[in-house]
Amino acid sequence: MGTVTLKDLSKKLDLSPSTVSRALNDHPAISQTTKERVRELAAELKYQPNQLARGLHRKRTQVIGVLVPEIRHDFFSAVISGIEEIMYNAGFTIMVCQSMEDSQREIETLEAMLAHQISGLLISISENTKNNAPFISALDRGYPIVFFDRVFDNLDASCVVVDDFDGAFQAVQHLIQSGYREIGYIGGAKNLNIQRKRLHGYKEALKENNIGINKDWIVSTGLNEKDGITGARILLNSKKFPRAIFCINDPVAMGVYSVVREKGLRIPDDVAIIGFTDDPIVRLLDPPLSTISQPKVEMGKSAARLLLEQITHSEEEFVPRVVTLKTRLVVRGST
Amino acid sequence: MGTVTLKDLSKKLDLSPSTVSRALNDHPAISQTTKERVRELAAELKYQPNQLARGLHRKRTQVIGVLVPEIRHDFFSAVISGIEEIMYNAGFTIMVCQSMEDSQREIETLEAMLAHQISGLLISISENTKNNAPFISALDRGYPIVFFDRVFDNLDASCVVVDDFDGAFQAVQHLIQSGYREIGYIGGAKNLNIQRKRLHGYKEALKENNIGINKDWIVSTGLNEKDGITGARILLNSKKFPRAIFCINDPVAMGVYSVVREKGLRIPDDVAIIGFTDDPIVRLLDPPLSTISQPKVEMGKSAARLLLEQITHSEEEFVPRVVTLKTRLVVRGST
DNA sequence: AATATTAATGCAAACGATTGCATAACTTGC
DNA sequence: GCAAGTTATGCAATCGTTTGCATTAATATT
Repeated sequence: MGTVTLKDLSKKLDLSPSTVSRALNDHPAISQTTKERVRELAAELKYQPNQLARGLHRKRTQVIGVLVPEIRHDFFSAVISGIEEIMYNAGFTIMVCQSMEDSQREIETLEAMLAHQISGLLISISENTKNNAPFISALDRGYPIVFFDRVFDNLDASCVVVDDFDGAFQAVQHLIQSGYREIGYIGGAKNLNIQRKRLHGYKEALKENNIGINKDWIVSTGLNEKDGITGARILLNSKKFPRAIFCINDPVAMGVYSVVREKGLRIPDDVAIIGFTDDPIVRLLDPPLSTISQPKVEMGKSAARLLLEQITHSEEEFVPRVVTLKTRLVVRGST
Repeated sequence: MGTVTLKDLSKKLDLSPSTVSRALNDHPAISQTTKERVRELAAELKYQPNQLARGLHRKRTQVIGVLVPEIRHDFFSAVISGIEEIMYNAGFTIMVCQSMEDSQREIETLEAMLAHQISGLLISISENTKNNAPFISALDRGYPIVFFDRVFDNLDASCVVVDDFDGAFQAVQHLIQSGYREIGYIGGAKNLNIQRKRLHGYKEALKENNIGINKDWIVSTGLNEKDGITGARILLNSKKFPRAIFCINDPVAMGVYSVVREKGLRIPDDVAIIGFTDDPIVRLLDPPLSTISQPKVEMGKSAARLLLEQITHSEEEFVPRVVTLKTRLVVRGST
């Protein structure tokens, strides 16, 4: 019963475990006939090498850690599926954990994964993570890490992002070209790279078109639908409210939709709205949401490829790389 | 540099590795003072026990495998997040893989996970998986497995499902009570439990209301949107087509929507439609889709709890359990 | 005071695979 | 026919923890 080990094979074949191991790993010093005998029995008994034993020796397993804020977000589950696809083809298995936007849990989970001797790590940091020390420590201990989407920008590590600045710029430029000049912004999570970049894109687009920046029209609440609701209430309750709103992401935009409707306003006649991400759901909103589409699955694949490169090329003269993917403006009924 | 091991600690403390190990595991034979010294240094050096070494000895790691057809489905990502939540709190990490609806890949992935000495497995089988032998083999080798949603019904293992029969029955009953008597069914994947159960529920509801079953109105294409399109074409191109359609799941229902629209028909005036699952997206369809709502996150949590029970209670006198969760009829504009 | 009991620690094997080094059995060369 | 070389295999240590058993030291028992 139980699982069959190298020793089991070696006994039945009357060989030493080392020979069996080498035979299975196609070592040149083993004779062809022995290799065949070994392989045959291994196949027959469905021998599977114990990955823990192998990993203990190699000091690394064929496992990659993936740490995201919440699995249950179309964005992240899409990225994860891209990661899994690439990793599966490279012979790796992925360990997936969520931080639930909690920095403490993020660090614990990070360490737990490292303790499993994973070969590398793919991370999108939580909303309120400020301290990059735990990540630096992991990098220092030699664990390859690739960050994606939500990244630190003061950290010398590989990462995959979309051109947030450009995406935001395009979004606002589109609003301006559609005739809007009074444009608000709802975002959040100030320490997050995407917040800074997207806000920056918003501001630059206004500047470039000689539109003054109205501080009251920039609100910072958060990244979820409820934050969109809070933000929209702030914006739309003021006497002179903006006629168009650029939202940091689609969930926030959805929150704005409900406030707009609640106030009896019409989209886009009274208020135009544009989001960021292109969740599959937003094309079904009424009216369908214009947004900046991100290549989610592709982001996962890129990050995975980057990590694989980093793992195989070992550390000698490794230089962190930043991959920036293009976004795409999708114009629908909300603008 | 690198990671700090038990031996490192033992040297610095001038103790044997065994004593250090016992101190950290709170073994009664170790003196209080020693325990404190050890713990202090361990905390200072951020010692993390190597899970591979520990797992090699214990013959099991604190890792649970999760195998689903596709991560990128709202249904599965919701279930996974439920699983992760429970497992995280129980001190387990999850390894997530997708079969991509490919039986061959499913088996390989299954074995790969087992080779990592996982403590247990949560599986939802792929669309075209017929052979349960690999799963039986895994169970025989002592790996606890809990199946969810898509399960084998000729396999003596624990599983978590929704009451598919009842959900389907309710759905069709609702159509009948709304005045429809000509009701079609679109489903697929004949060897899948959910297909059989839901189809059975459909038939029984008709019987109970003395409505004859029209074989032409039962089509079996598959589980995705494109299968819904194919199925709807078959149904709606016949001279006498049904006035209401019960779909095996929401993606299929969405496919039906597009065919209905393409034909210039109106929902629900010309054709009523009801789905199964309650993907977040379907409430935004025009008209919003009536459907049978499944407790997705709860299903993940239940399955996880069931597995944990099974793991801790070891095998002596273990009896497989089936947990059946209730569905809920959600009436919206499509019926 | 000698022995039994208890408490605290260390030794060494084990988990299963890998790998440097040694060894055995054969060739080959001269 | 013997040294040198080649080929195929085995031995034993290693990876980092855990754990049964032995050992030592300290305390209790009579």
